[in-house]
Amino acid sequence: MDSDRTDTAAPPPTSADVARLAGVSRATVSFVLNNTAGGRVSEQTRLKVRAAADRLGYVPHAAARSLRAGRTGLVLLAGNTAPIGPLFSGFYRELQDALHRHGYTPVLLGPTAGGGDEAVRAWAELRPTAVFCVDPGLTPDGVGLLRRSGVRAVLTLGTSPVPGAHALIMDQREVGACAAAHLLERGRRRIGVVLPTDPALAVFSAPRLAGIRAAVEAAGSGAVVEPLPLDYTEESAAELAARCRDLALDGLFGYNDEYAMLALRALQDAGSDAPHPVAVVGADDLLLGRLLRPRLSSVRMRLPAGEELAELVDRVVADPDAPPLRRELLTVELVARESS
Amino acid sequence: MDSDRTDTAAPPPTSADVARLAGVSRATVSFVLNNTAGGRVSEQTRLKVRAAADRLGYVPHAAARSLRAGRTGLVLLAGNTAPIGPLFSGFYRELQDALHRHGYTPVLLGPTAGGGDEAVRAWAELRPTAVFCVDPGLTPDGVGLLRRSGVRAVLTLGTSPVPGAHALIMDQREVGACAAAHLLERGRRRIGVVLPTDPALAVFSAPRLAGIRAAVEAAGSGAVVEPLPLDYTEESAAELAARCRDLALDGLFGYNDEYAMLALRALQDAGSDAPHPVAVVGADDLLLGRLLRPRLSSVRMRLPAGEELAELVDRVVADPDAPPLRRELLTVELVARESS
DNA sequence: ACACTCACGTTACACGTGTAACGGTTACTC
DNA sequence: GAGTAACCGTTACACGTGTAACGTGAGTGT
Repeated sequence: MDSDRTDTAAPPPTSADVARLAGVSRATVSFVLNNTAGGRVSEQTRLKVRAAADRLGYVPHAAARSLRAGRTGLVLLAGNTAPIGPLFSGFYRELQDALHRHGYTPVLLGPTAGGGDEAVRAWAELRPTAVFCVDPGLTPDGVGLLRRSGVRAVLTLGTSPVPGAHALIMDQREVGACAAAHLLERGRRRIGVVLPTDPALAVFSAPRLAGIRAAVEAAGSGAVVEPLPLDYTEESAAELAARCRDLALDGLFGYNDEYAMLALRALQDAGSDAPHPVAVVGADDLLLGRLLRPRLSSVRMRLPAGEELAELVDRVVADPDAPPLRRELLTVELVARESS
Repeated sequence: MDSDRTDTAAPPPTSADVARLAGVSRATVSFVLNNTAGGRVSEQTRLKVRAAADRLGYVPHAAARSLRAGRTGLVLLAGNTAPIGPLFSGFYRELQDALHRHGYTPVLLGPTAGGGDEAVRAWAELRPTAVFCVDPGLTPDGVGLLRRSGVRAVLTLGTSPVPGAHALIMDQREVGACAAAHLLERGRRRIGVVLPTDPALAVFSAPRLAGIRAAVEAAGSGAVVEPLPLDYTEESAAELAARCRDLALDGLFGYNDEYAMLALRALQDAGSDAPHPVAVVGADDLLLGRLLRPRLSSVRMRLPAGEELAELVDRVVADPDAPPLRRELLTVELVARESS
């Protein structure tokens, strides 16, 4: 960022420039442009000011404004590092729209993470009004840091809550549990679980596996759960299919519809098929899963409307010292098709 | 955003608080914390200041800092409204990382768009150092607005350049042209083009169609191009398959691997198959396309490394008055498989 | 004629930084 | 012992806003 050259560009116009051009004081400009205090200025000068602002192409300086106001409307959506499907990205888009409607400035922050709470410090420097953070990457210390820097609401988005922060729970264990219940009901007792080797996806895959384990345990059916790492390549899928046969598995949860499709195809290429001998279930309910034959069963997930969360943000921001909220967002439902 | 309550939270510590605690002046605090001017302060006071800052959990105020400095390190990545595939999202992630390494603060702005240049004004308020904007949503007026607000570099990311802005071209017409060349070479003369009805995807689909048309024209083979709208539902795909037969098409470009897969499946369900009577080609080269039988041919696209673009940003930011740059990013290549 | 209100603007300060210009010691040089 | 340089720190201002407090002149009621 070596941007130090003598450039001739005129500096952007300030409200003082507008005031000068309109022949009024800067305060008046501010009153007009922000529609403050109803009848303070006459219609005539309002017009003069507006004309001057338009003429100069005046755009207020957000940093100066929020410095003075002591608050930014910023809402950080941070820590989204994992590649996400259409469900979650649609949810994010909706959330951003809704926050915008509520007067906030939603901003997505990529994984600019260094080590430890370095990224969190960078967030705090922006003095956002609220911070959403997806599952890992926020420690209790990080929450404290943010709160002390003036952030009025810290919300975590993920499987498990973080002390001190409001918890928007998307319990991925439910996804696993839902799939497991279905497979057990179908009489399957030797269940393989496809797990992506990509570490960025562990946030989702680990709790899904845990959910399966818990559900199997709870059912007391004596069923076996077998983790099966998969690389998202055809070769890796072929190996996985071989392992399925060696282990005599009769049920398979695919982490994802994509991973499930990969596994199902590999099974078929190896002479197996679904639902016999192996019942296959995915998650996300992608349209593409319905293109395979047999059609892929899947765990469908739903998230609440963004508007609902924006209202929740309003509430927790209005009352920063209230005890941490806890709210379940995710609802799951199994869509049974031919593959199971 | 009604957040006006009397809350008891202590305001975040300022550099003045640190100075007071360390028993020095605010200037000294600034010198120490920014490592400015080598030997200005003794090692001893440095330690005192650092200790005080740590003790208070001091985090500098980005808005105040950049107000004073007259520049923010912000780089806006704006206007990304269309749902994007793994290729583009990977590219974005890399770009963000690289920008971060170069000392910028990359920030993703969702489609908070209102009408006209309203969104652009909102970007200008942030006084970013540079703005990336994907294809639509930036008019020449918008570019001017940004430049006058102090933005040192405006870059468009898409098929066609915008006057006044640097152009990072990802010419989607090439994708269509590549597919068309392949289909023509395979002897196809009646080519259908699957087009998503989702208006958000028109940014990509329209130029891809145009590329096909241009390639067919250039080849002078007298081939026919038939646009086929598709809804991303199985029902819509079935209708599309029927239309394929009615029009006696012998080639099909699928916009996308996903859309191509949908179409291919529908063709098969209707008794057709690929590559005969209809050769099918997609784009994106998704792994999932290789799961179908026949395996899907596809246009593979490549984008440059993010680091390369970050360096480009450095250059254009250093020299804001240089004439607009123009750079092709996209390279395409056909991966022929069994479906064509 | 005086007090009072009303309508319209302005003056003045604060927000939290960075940094140029300016002291005040101490130690060294001639 | 006076000049001076080196070292270490501070004072003072600017960045662009929002807004509370304060005029000011004209109209109005008695």
